[in-house]
Amino acid sequence: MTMARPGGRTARVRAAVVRAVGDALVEHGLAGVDLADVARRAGVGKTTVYRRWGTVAAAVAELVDDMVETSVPRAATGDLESDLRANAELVRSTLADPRQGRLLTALIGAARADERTAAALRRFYDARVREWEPCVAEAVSRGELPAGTDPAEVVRAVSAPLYYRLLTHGELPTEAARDRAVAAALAAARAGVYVV
Amino acid sequence: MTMARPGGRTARVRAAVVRAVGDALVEHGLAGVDLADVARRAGVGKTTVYRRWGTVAAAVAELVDDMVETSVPRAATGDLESDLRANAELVRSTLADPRQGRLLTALIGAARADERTAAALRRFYDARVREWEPCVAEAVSRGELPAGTDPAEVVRAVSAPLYYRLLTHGELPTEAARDRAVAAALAAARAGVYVV
DNA sequence: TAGCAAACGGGACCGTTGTTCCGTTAGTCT
DNA sequence: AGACTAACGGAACAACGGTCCCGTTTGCTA
Repeated sequence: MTMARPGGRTARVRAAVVRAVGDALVEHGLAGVDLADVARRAGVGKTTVYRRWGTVAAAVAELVDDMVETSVPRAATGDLESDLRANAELVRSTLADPRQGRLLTALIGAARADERTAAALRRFYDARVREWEPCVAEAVSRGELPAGTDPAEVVRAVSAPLYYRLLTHGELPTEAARDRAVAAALAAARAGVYVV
Repeated sequence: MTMARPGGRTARVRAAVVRAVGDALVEHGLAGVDLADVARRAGVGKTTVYRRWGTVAAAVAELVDDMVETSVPRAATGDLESDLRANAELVRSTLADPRQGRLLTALIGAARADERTAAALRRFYDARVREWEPCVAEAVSRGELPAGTDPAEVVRAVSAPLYYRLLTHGELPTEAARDRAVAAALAAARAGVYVV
């Protein structure tokens, strides 16, 4: 009988290759990744990698698929500013972390050239935003923000300046930048900019 | 006697190669660029490209160097909101343009892996920001914004959300997003978030 | 306008990536 | 437990990117 074989060796090979793709991305960036090198790093036959993935883009997309699964629980203090700061600090420390930061920026570049990677990355960010939306939604129902405020938009407004500086200027986000991002998102939200 | 030869054939070759690098970036993204292909596109000997640039990174960096030179003059209506909207519209239309948008995002990815490209890209964005700073500075001196407001920070605040959505979600910025970006930057600036 | 050197280009060469073939290993099912 | 088959891996091969050599072009300078 014919069946899928998700367990055992296959899974081990998959994990080793996905990890190796991540390492290669962190070290050389997307342009420096080739599957022969990935196979060597993973301690896996070159043939296997080419058979199962075939292209760098497909392997990278699978890496992002994995990242979507790993969830980081949010803080919920009940105070909007504290919650947004906790979110901003999570983003800041992720971007400032040598491995995570390089990985994310490499993936952002990869997504522009491969639709499957782009779709996976969208799911990744959507999941993060959805995790933090309730903080804002509760603040709206408490009356701290105008009724009709779009919670997702507020959460994204916190991340945007941190990503922007990193991607256009290569600057790792500082604590000051984090606090300014929170203050700006809060001021805009209170002014009703994110009311749908 | 030994001399530099900036004119004539050398300049033509340089221009053709730089253009070809841009085309290749737009089509395949950074990972898909190789100098043999660039030489073919440019109608230039492969040897020439390898001798003068040697690596993809060096050729890309030279492309960005060129982009720094080309300046786009700003509008200055004397009204802060109009000026910021004009700036936002410039950013929006640039990012939404198939060639320019792809090129910029590819360069953002390239900058992470090559310091010379990163430096050139920093100069590029610094020049754009500096071009628009006066609009904000005048608004500050007119008293529309709190004294001590950092003009550059306000200008960057307008761009950030547009770039963020494009890079993380692949969404081309809409007119609505443009206006929201302006409104958010304005609200934050008025609240004194960007006071140094 | 004549000569000279810098820069270009063709072509051969080499190493590495990507492909194919086939034998081996190891989960799965009876 | 034994057999069946999907998946892995080594090895040979092909294709292409990157390097080198040397003759040719081109545009500066006198």
